[in-house]
Amino acid sequence: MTYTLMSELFVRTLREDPADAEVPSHRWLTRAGYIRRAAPGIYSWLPLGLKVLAKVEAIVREEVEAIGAQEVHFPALLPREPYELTNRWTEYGPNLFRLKDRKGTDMLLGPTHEEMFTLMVKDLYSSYKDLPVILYQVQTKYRDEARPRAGILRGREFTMKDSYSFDATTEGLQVAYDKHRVCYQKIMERLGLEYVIVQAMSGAMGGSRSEEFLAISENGEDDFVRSPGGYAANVEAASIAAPPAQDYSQIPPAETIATPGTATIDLLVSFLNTAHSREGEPWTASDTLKNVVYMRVSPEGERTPLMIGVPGDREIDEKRLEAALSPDVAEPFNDDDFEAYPQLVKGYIGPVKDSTQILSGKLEYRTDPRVVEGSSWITGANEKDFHVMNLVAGRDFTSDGVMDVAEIREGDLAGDGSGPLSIARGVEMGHIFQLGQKYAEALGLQVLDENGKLVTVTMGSYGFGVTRAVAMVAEATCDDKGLAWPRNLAPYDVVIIIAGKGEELVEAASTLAQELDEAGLDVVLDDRSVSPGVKFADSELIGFPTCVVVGRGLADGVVEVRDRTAGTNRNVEVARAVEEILGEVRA
RNA sequence: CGGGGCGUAGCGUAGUGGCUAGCGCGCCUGCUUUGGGAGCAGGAGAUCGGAGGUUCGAGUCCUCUCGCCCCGACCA
Repeated sequence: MTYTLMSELFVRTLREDPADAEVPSHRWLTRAGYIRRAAPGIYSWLPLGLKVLAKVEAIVREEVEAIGAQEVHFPALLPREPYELTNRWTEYGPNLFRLKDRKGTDMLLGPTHEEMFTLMVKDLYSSYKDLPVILYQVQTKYRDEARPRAGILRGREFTMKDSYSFDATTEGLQVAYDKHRVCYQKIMERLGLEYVIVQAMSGAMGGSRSEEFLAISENGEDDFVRSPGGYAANVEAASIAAPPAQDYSQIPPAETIATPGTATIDLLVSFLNTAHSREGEPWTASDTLKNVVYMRVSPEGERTPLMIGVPGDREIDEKRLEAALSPDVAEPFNDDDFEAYPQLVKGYIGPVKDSTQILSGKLEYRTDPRVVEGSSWITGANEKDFHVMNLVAGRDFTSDGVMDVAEIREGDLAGDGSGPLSIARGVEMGHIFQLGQKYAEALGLQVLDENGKLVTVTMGSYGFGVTRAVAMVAEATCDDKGLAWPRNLAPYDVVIIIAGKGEELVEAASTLAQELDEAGLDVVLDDRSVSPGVKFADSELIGFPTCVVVGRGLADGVVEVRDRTAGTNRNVEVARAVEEILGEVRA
């Protein structure tokens, strides 16, 4: 080991922003010479970038090893069969990179490796005594995203740490899951990323437990909500609070009223305020109940109508709906469907006709959490140009249960009573997932239990985006001059700049570089024969955490020590420089 | 896949149908310069994304095509 000469380092910084880089991480990593685009969503790593990547990998490895995971390594180039057995060869669709070998055999580039891990454990283990076991790899993953974006933040090729737990019992799975949860918290802390753990799937549908670790960032692509009381969830998985049941003893009976030409909520509300104006406060869209119909389609292709009632001022959030229905999907209710269900009159759909519930049993009717017992609504009468007033939930109609799929707004109350929600954006850094037995079943991973009976192994999968972490740290720490790495992730600990002419400067700087190197630091000596301004600018752009300037101060026996992140600088006696710098770096 | 933008030297860009496609950065040679992206002089580097068409003449106009970026759809 010896120190690196800047004049020999394989890097070229760019003085101007690359035209195709929008987000800060992409822009700075390109300008500072860490990465180069090879193809859309596919990047080459230069020496500086590779060093940072390796440091992130090292942290991830340390923390994962600390919970007892053992590293293995699978190919990125995989055969088709295992993915055929779990149906993912089909399910993954166009997101899978597929190719054929010379014999015409189907191959793929692994988007994720559940199958391979499962088969590996099946190959080696056959007793409950072998379990639990946690295996992991750090691997290049391939996903042919429809739209790669934001440079390294969402690429088609990326490095991911993925681990998998194998247990004979669900209790065991829970232990492995909790271990990873703590492990990922430690990793996020060591990376210095501000993060939030969010519920990733709706528990209402009985989905497996799954949480995402989101690095909070304006440039994120995942919306999440959080409350002052600590609730946090993906928008898809978030639940909002139901107001308390209301006393409806004073509400008059439901009444059908003529509302000509009011097929939209807006038209209805302005009609009401003209023809049925209310003392005190005008009618608003939130007084109406909007009923939206879909065709619910099961994986087997079975189509059944689904009607969802939400307050008229809310839209249904398609993503939330999709998450709530999964694995079923919702299709729009088309004209043929309306013909098949003449009870439903487009623009005037409601849960009742003539104050009598007619839809029960004919279609599934779900309501928003705000439609509580005793709440009173104006809604469609299932007859063109007619609506019903004073229709009280629980008195005049019932639903087949709550479906919380309306759009979420800032200030909505969290479902767990922890207060008003705020909406923010994040980048998914890690995802921990209780898989259960899906893959073990599909691939026949069973072990004998203590009674000699075959039991299917229970699995968890835990992914962490390594390349993405590099981008996120860059993003979180950069400023208007460039990158500013935290010390534990920087490609080098120190850059020494020779600022000025003279053999004595070169000599002093070289000696210092040598001594710091021998003390165990990674050192770059900027020996280039360019003007000092270039060296300062480059050192700030590249983001060396500490910069030592050997220049005019040398005549007085001092060098200048700069801290990139803090933006501070101070003079240090040459004789004490090594000690001082070591202290700073190791602080 | 829908919407928008853009393809001119390694990077960033200018370029009303008309002379040899211009500029900045970077690169090479020489001299000077050395604490905030130096100066002077000389130089290399572009089949203007591709194909076809219109025209005496196309980077510029027309048609087709390929590619890239952004927003959305999509996305363990």
